[in-house]
Amino acid sequence: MTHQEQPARVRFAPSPTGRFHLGGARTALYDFLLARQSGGQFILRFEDTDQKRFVPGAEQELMEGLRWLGLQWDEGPDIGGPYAPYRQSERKEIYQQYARHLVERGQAYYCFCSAERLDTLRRLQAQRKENPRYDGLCRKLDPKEANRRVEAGEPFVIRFKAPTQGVTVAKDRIRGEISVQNASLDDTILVKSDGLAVYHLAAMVDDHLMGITHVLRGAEWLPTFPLHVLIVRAFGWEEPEWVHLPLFLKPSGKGKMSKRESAELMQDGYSIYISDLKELGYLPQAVVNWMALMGWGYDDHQEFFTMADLIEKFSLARLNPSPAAINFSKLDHFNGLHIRAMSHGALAEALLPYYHRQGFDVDVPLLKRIAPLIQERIVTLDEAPQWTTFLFKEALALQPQDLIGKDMDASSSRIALQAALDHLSGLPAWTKDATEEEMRTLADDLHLKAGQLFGLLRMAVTGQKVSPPLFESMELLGKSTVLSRLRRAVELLGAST
RNA sequence: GCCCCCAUCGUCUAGGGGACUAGGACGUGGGCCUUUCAAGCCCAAAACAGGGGUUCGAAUCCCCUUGGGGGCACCA
Repeated sequence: MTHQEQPARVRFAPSPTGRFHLGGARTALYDFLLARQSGGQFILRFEDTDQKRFVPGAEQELMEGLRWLGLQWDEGPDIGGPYAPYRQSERKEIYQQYARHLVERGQAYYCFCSAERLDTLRRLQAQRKENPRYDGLCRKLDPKEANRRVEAGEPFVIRFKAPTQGVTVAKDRIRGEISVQNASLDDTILVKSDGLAVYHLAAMVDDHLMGITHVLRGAEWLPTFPLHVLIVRAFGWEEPEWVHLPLFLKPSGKGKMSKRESAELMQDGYSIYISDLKELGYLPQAVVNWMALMGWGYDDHQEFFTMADLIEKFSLARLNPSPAAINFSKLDHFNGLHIRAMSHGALAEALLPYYHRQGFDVDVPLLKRIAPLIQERIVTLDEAPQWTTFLFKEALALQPQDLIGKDMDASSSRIALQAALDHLSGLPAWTKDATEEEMRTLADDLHLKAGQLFGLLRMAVTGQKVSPPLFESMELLGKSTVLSRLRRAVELLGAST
């Protein structure tokens, strides 16, 4: 294993304002992989500085989703750690202290402009077709005067004093140097009038204090990237490695997924939300495999990855800069691959909740016997029960016309089923091999193609045109059930002929 | 409008100057196997956005154009 990185301290820092989706999950995955492969730490931090947007239950969903994916964090709001607290709303004073420090050093300033003034300013600028930005009114204030107004209890915010000339060059790990004209920078608010820091300050302070070595985040942060670098430099801190991960686009490739589009996706059996994916019958290892390959590629020869593989082979150097359209049919493919890669025992365990959800009374030992029958046939776990309803039904709802074999009539079908019944009831052993051999011979004797007889039997025994392999199904069903279903089928046909 | 980023088959990608008649995967079409459905195997169609440079040589480096995406809050 090659460690290209020193032990990395990486953080996943979502804001608990909505549901846990693919974009966040992929970031967390890469965070986790980097931490694990370098022998570092994976930290969970909640960025909840905007109490207005806080969504109850969001933190819980985030943590459950991460655990489901197998991304256990080493430090976090729930388990603590050496840099606690890991929730920004509990770190308010820290940010204020650092903001004041910036003001004292002349790198930030108090601003007393009201929200109303800023509103009208923006409107005016829009009218004049100018870019919306702060006009710097309070930047010109004498610091002593500003201090006096603060002490007098006037409401204020703290703004970053952005450079007005020159160029800021910031280095992104994937894209290289990114430069902006400082003249295009705005004096961004660092601390709101409610005393809470905004992301720009809080995240930089925490990343520094928590010893973060690599900042992995979505590319939507690229426009504010120079600002962040400027803030870090204003403090004189060492910069972490910045890694802006490519955005996920909707399947059409036309832009980011909207809330409404996300909801509509569910109707097609897909979702960008992690907790939905679980409900829909996707395996966490398949979701991980799929996500890992959106924005990162290994080589020509491998596409199937376990978490252990990914930990070994992931590298920042192979990250891709361009946005990726989400491809759900590839998720289906990976889910199938991972389902087939599971042991029967593991698959049985995974299947259990989906059977219970449908009201089927099963346990793991039974599912372990069912598993091989459906393993190659299901794309998602939730499809499994419908493949095997015939195992649990008391009686099959069959009509005589269902029981007519291909190129056969009611009479010949009845004769064939009766013969099958006779032969099967006399069989000493009830195994897949024994019944199959017996029925193949019977087909010959009746001058039927194997497919004709088997199709007929399939219908009589499972009530389904499409089912798992016939003889395996019969073995699982048990001799007496199979015989009684055959008897019933013969009766049904008898009544109609 | 302004700023930033991106650009290889429909999609995800390999490719980091000659090994490229551009490779793989998903999906699509066809075939084989076969008791249904799958799985598996084989085959096929399918791309370097355009234009300038640099170079003996460009998918690979530079520039422009075009296209796409993202951002412009006392949100994150």
